[in-house]
Amino acid sequence: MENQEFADIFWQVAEFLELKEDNPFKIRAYRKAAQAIESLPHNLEDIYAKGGFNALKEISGIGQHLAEKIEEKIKTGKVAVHEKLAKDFPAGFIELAEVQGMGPKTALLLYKKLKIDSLAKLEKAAKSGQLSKLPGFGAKKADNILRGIELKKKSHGRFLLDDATAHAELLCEDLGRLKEVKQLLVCGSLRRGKETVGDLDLLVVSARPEKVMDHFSKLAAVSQVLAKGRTKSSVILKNGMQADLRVVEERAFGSAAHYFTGSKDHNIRIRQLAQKKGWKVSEYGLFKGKKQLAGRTEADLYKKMGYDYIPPELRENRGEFAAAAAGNLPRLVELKDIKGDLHMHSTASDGANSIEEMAQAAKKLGYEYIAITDHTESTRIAHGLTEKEVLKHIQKIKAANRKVKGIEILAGSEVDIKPDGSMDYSDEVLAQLDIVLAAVHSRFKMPKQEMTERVIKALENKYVNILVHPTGRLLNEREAYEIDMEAVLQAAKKHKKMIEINAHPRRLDLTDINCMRARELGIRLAISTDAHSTDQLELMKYGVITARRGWLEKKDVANTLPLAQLKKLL
DNA sequence: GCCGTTTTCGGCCCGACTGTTTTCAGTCG
Repeated sequence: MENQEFADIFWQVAEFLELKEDNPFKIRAYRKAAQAIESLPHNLEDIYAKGGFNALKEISGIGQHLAEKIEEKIKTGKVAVHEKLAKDFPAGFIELAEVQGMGPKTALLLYKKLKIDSLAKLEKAAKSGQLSKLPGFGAKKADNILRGIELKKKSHGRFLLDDATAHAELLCEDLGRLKEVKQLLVCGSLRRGKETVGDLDLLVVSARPEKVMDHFSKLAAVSQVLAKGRTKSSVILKNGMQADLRVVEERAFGSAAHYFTGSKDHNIRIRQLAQKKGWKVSEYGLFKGKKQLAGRTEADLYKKMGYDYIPPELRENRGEFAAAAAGNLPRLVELKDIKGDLHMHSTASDGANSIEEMAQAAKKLGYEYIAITDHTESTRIAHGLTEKEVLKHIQKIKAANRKVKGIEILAGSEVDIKPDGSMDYSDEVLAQLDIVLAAVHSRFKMPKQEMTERVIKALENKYVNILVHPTGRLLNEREAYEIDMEAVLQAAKKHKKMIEINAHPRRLDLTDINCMRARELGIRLAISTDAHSTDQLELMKYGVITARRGWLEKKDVANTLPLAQLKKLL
């Protein structure tokens, strides 16, 4: 059972309890627990199997009662409280409460008064003017709800990091032209480098907020204005993404950046910590009574609170406060530490550029080395190379290596792990390669146990160096295959294998949370782009930010090593 | 429902914008 299944139940119970107007702090406890479960590096079932009921209770945010519910779910497959609550509400209820502009209270009211239990009924009622007749409703509110329904219909969900980055840059360029804008910072989950981004959060310092708001709401990229106030506006962009703008004075820039960067859990935590000192943290600063103690910079804020500066990527309330208090924060790996790229394709399989073109492009990025790692026979769709072909290909790579000066080109291959766990090339062929990547490209729907054994068998092969895109997920497209990641990581540790962080924004695989676990186990990671063209080599930054979210330091990442040491490692 | 070198009971993060029930509840971040 995946952790997400437990978290979803708690999220839903919270929603139901809110609809029932239950104790708001109980609701919060359910949400906190759901959040905690989602950030857990270990599988809940495994935790229970190893440490029993008490191990569950040790998880922060899980107490006696929620631990009982987790145990119940493991033993019976369901949670009675959840089932019972779900019966009290029509199936489409949670969906209704999720419509922007609606909320649980409004959803409850509409269900009681008009028996609205689906999006279709809601839309009909809003269009017919039925809604405006209710007490507390007017024409504007009905319009708002219609807009919310439209938005939900065409919503893409979350956006990939590269896409979100590109849109943020365009907005900044536009906003930056305004002379009233003194400082500009993209905050939110994009700044934290989260694998996908829900909306863009922009922070501006200006003495003329109304000017900035006017300009922002009229930008070419804006399709709808959701809200426009003196210091805060929200718009929907033409690509369907929401963008929020906040304007503050310079003296509050740091605390506003901190507030707007999040995460929500990190913010709540710092506010609680301030409270214990008798202080208060908000977007306007750190206050003792009316006196501002800090706020101009984020660094001041942390320092005054007694913490080292916490980089945005770590702000997920996953132990960063304890580490920052003790001076134990990791020195996170940086893009400039990267000395090479160990996973890319050429025209020999499904890449767009030749070996030499890839090498030249990598050289421009300042790399010392790259590995050309084309596909193998079984991946026919990508024109994988047969054993005979790859032996010739190795010679071509070596020739290119002699020809292109100033960068080492390693002869590699992204070798299929066949369904039985054997490699697509014989050991004799694998032995000829400088570097061997192992990857699953077929039979994604295998049962978890089989898939785990399949991958572990590949890790037992002495020629394999790196397990690449270890879960096979494609964000917004394809779920990860079922695999016992803890067992895979243990096997990687045992056989001294590396694990890839695939930097492509569609993959970002290994995930941040599993990176944290790999680091704990002392496994070496490799950040690679899996580039299929020269321009994709620049996707490295997304892999680095994922590594940073996983608390990784330079020493944890193989391709920060100089060539000689890397070769020794291989 | 969780949690505790101020508490096993009594707290639980902080503020902006909207619409409308003219003083605030609901929603959102």
